[in-house]
Amino acid sequence: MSASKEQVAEVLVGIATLLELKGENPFKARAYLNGARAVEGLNEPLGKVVAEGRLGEIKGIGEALQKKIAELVTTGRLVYYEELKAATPPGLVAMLEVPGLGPKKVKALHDQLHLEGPEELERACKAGKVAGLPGFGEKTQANILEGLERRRAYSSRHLLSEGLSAAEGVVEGLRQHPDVIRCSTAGSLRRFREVIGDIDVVASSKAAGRVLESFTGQPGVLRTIAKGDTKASVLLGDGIQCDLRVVSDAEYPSALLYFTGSKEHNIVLRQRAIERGLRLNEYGLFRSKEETREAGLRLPCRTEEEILERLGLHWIPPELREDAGEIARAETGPLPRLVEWTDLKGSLHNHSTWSDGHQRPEEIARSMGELGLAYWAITDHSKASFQANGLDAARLRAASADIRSVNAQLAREGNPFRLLTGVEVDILKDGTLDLPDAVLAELDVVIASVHQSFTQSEAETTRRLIRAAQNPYVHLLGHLSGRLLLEREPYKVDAHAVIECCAETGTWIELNAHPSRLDMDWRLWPYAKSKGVKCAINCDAHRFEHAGFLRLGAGIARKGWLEKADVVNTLPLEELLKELARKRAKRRA
DNA sequence: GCCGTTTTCGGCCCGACTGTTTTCAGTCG
Repeated sequence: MSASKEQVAEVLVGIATLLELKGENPFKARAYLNGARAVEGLNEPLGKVVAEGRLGEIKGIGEALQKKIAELVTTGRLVYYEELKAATPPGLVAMLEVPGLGPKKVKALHDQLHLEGPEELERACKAGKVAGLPGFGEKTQANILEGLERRRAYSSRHLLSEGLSAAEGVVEGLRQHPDVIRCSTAGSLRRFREVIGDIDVVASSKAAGRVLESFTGQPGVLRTIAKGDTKASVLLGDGIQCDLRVVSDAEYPSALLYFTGSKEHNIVLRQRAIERGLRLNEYGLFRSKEETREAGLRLPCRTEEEILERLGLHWIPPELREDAGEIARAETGPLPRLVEWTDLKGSLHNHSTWSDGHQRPEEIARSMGELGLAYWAITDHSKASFQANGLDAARLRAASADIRSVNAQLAREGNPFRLLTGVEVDILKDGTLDLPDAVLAELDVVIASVHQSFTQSEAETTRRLIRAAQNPYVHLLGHLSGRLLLEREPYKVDAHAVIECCAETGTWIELNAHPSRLDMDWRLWPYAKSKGVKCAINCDAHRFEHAGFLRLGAGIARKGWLEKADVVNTLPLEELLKELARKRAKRRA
């Protein structure tokens, strides 16, 4: 029985949270957080360090943490943590998730009103009891209620990334079932919506009953919500509902088309069928305007593509089926060849241990090179992001020197992979940048992002971003809206005005592929493209595994109608370097 | 709870913002 680095870090973070709620010395709680970070940042297996008695050599881990980590690694449990958890109502931790509520306020609510969870909190707010507490007031009470409301609205929604990973297992399982002929995801997941409600799956079979039986009985199913002759709904372990519909193989293409949607897209398709004296529904494309499933009247279509063809349309990739002009385009000719994630050669926005990333540049270079990528920019935070261990000019130069020495070593080995030096520089409140131009000029890649003062007016934030884009050393703007899906609303900004400024100044815009961001929003990319603004699909990676975000980012870029030529990090290294240099030359001229 | 050429006690990354206050505590990044 042993615990991994991640599990140990999670327990240490958990302890920190509980200590804060208890009202313990905040620095004690921070010591646990530091310990968690130290463990995560370890470059070798934790078990080995423990076995060799070297835990104490790690900065941030003293006597008390050594004992606790050793206990956790050797026994898989930690008595101290379990006792702490048992002494704290679990609802208090849930209350911390309400924006504006931190440990002190939650403790006050618990001590003075004896509230033990979000439900009791809501009742107390509605009864007006919270506003009367010292340190609270009418506004705080209203904000708590709003936060609780949002929490509820979000609770049945999930990030696309979570849906994709949950759906993968389900579809794989079904495809291996002997009675399943064809199987695919459908719905918002297949359309690559950034947030989904549930997972829709369509399968074809001659033995629907057996398929549904196997579906509801698969591992990972928490409970079966409904089960009939042709469809079943289950709740998966991670809280996501998954619906499976089983149809005959002849019905499969129309079922897939129908359940992929969107609803608006379907309405237009159905209208086109009617105009041609046909009828389209989930059972097929029929030679009759009357409601029917009669097989004899069904036009033989083997695939979605054939159905679209009968309706006079070229192929429409699922990501585009939002009734956003795709049908009119498919009428006149083939749709653009959208960017594929395999077109991407690297990521231009990533972090390392120089700020808040988890691996050192050298480790990152080795790992990304092995993935077959050509380059990877290390763009750590600037000093205004204290919480992320942001860099001042001196540390940034040291980081760049580190990166260059890694590149020199790779070159000696004949390894063509290359790290790029860079920074994710904070855009300060007035639109100036957190580092002087002279420092930015030394770097391969400069991303400018907003990390503080989210509550400015739309006009102020717009001016702020425009000013940043006008800086001659800024290559691209990072996560334009600052949104965190299902967590935090975007800040108010006139995105069209910012896009227009980027077009004028030759500044690129990032499509941040972090699952919680997927920012800039896909709805804005067609406009950016029309203005000639280029996109960089970036991982914003803080760990090795985040390289996988490229796939997600490419899907969102497809949803924004982007082609390979619209995305700068599809360029080979030499051409990318030329583009990076060209922009500066142009703007200095 | 951690740390140390300011060293075994007394600090602990910092600044903005909000809503509460009437000079500041709590939260956030």
